[in-house]
Amino acid sequence: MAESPITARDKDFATWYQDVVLQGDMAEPAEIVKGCMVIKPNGYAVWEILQRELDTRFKATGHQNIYLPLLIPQSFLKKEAEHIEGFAPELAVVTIAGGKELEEPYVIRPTSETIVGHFFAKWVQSYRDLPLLYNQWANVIRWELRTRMFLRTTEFLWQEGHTAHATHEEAIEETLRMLDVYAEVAEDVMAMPVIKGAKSRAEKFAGALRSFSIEAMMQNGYALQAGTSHDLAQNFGKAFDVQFQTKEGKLDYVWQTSWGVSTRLIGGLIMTHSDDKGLVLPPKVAPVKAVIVPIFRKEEERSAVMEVATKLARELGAHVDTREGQSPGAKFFHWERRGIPVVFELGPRDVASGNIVLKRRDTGSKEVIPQTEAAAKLAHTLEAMQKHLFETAKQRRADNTILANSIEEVESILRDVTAEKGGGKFVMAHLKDDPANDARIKEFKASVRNIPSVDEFDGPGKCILTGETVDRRVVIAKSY
RNA sequence: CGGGCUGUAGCGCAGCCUGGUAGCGCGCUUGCUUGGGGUGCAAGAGGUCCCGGGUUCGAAUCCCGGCAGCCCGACCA
Repeated sequence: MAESPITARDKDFATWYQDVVLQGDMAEPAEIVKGCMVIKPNGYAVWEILQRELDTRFKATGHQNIYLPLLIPQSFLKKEAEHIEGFAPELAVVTIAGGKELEEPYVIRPTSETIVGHFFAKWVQSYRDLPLLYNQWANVIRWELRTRMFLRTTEFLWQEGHTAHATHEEAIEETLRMLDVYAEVAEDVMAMPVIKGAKSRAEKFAGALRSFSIEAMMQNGYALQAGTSHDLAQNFGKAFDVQFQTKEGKLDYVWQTSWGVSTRLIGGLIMTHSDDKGLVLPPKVAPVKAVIVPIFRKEEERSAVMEVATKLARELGAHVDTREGQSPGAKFFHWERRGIPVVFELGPRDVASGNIVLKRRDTGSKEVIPQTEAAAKLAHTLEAMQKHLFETAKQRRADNTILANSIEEVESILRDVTAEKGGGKFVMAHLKDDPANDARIKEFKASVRNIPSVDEFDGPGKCILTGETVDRRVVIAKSY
């Protein structure tokens, strides 16, 4: 290929993104067929790392993994009115099985609150059975009108936590605790800064009392809801009759929560860090952190270089690119496109001098270092890179966040923003949490992303639509 | 469901307007060469030109009808 298929960011952000994800000889994380995604080894390895990071945190907070059925009797979904109303348009339904029409169709799970409700009702009798702290790793199907690789696919992989508690306070605590876990993984592992906050009433999960989200800003200024956590109150408890006897001997319904993140995180990762050369992976999510590219001409050089390369690879935990018939230049490109954080170059000159060349993916800087210091330098570089990627993303978000004090201001900032041109913004404005106000914002093809848990701005102010005093600014942005 | 675009080798595309032997780049195979940022050369393999019909001596090309995919919008993790 004569040139990088990825040219300029401003060419078209959507195209740029697709190029990074799809380009045949580039990162190859995935392909798409009829809205359904095939995740290839490179992409799945990243998912496995995210799974591990999340799962250890779930376990550390007392959760256990379970597995629930893919097919849910349709009647289950109908038990919670708001839930079925919210999900009905995107359900895939199985009406024929075993060659004949079913008396009651199955729904392919779009999420598992209903079947969880059904089983919680069987499993809970007493306050002594509570809390139930479960998590499921699964796939779900949502028949969306438009798919976008990793960000919105018909089928996606996710984890969904489902818990039941004796009191609302405890459930709220759980909801916020898991939101914190998501924010921690997003920021500390993925180097993707997020804003924690409550969804507006108009944007909350169908069936929840309150929903919370972490919102990240992509490189084009669009928002991405990267994780959600819901306070389901007693809505599902009542719909599925999940009752228990309290310490005082009275009957009460359980207070439930649910929370999830999906393979969408991978899309967020790509859209946060990657550049025109391809994928950029923060070290903590890179399946391979360092690669050594050996360089040699003659046979005696080859054996000398390979000997040192093999020894260093063991010390560094690096992969040696031993492929025959590929020039070093071709190999550098190969790993660069795949987002490998550090590539070492090792040739006869280095073997003679006891040095090695270290190149980092994010800044592109190259440095000659003594082989004896390679391990320490690698560890240091990976750490610096992780931090640098996070700071860069955070700075970009700060640069693209604007305070607005009137609806006209909000409109003028958002009006001409499109996904192709880029240039989205987070607009911070005082806005009362009322579906009517959300509707006004929708006119600008934007939405209230969330009401931040932590106010980083100027505290209370007058709602730009109703004039009522609200206690902080909300995030308004175009989103994926 | 609206609007736009595209279906030609594994991938990316040209050819179509103006009908006349199926092409290019990358990738792949073999050999030599090369190697500090996509080595170079040579020889190869690889096709239902989306499908159906029509016009014509002759259709990838023109006409009609299908189908599929992509992008944009409405819906959403």
